[in-house]
Amino acid sequence: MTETRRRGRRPSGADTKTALIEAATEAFAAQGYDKATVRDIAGRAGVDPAMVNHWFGGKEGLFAAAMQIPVNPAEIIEGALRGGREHAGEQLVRTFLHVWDTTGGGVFAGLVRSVAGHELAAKLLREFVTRFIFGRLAKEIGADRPELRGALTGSQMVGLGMMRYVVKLEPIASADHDTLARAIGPTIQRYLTGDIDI
Amino acid sequence: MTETRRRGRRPSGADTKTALIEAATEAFAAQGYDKATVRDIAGRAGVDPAMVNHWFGGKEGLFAAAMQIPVNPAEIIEGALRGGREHAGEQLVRTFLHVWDTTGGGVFAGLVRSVAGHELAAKLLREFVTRFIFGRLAKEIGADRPELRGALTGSQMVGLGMMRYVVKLEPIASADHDTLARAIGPTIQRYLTGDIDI
DNA sequence: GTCTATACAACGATAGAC
DNA sequence: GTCTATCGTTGTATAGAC
Repeated sequence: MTETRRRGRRPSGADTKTALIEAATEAFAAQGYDKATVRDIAGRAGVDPAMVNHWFGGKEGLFAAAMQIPVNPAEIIEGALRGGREHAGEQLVRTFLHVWDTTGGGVFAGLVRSVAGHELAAKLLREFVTRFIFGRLAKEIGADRPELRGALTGSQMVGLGMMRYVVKLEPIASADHDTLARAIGPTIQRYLTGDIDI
Repeated sequence: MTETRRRGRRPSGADTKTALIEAATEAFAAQGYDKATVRDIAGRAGVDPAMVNHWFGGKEGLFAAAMQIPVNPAEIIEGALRGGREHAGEQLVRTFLHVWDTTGGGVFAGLVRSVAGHELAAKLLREFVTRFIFGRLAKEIGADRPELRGALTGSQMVGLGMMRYVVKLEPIASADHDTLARAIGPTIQRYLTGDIDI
């Protein structure tokens, strides 16, 4: 009785990406990142698990897409470390600004709204940030207390986003990337590699 | 024909404070801080302008109350500058944590929600922060580019609040004040008095 | 009778008109 | 430069709650 799905390209109209994102949103929200499985999500969406790789580059990408975060975690890390660890601070600021300026500030504001409004969204963002971005970045840098360093880094980056995209406080809202990178870069650099006086 | 209001204590039930806050919320929202006058607000509330001073300590206090910000601006400044300008960074972090830990993180989250959701709230917060807290603090310190310094300081403080009270990312969410003051204090100190490499 | 929330009057500062 | 209107704030007397 198990109807075998036909191979090959499907008839158009079945939006595989959308179906996957919807199924993933439910699954991640209900079970968290670890417990939600790609196979289960693909099953709910009625598509092959390989589609996750094809469309989102893997489980991480699907998670980011489900959270409506226009960021590929790997790109953030790579962008920050380009130029060596002694420039990671400035580079991270530049990468952050590039990503969100391109996306449009409204998306950031929307993310903040959902995080501030729903405990569930906060939990998912917590998991996302911890696991993919700042924790990994701190470990990549190779310093002590990577969780604290990552969280401190996150606090400054989120604060930057709040000022630039949500509160729109001048002169941060309109400042060019160079100015902000030079002003905030050293803060991130210290959080990542400096002496944070534990 | 002008009916002179009776002096003396009013019959109970007439809540002057609430009436003032409601009138102030409307007035500040409609006209901004400068254009809204104490006299007009008191008039709308049907009470004497002197009540603003009596209940809120002045126009600033009424504004803070209308914004539901449990912070007396003057206290922030005073708390940060206690100990001299070379310790203003650490002190500001400590004062910030003391105020919001006492209030309860939920209030901070609510403020973020309203700011992220309503452009009007963002505008008022912008005005509040610019005028009363960071701008004044930066000028009090006496450095160049006070607006940029104030905005940078604000970005780190707001980010700290987001991590501790909204996202609740560990280890920031549970860290003691000393740890955070030592970790973040130098950032604020540099923003306020250091070389921000313009 | 005491306490306090209140109204009224007046002050110094400030901004704009002329 | 002066005059005026209006602002935020302060001092003080009083009426009513307790």
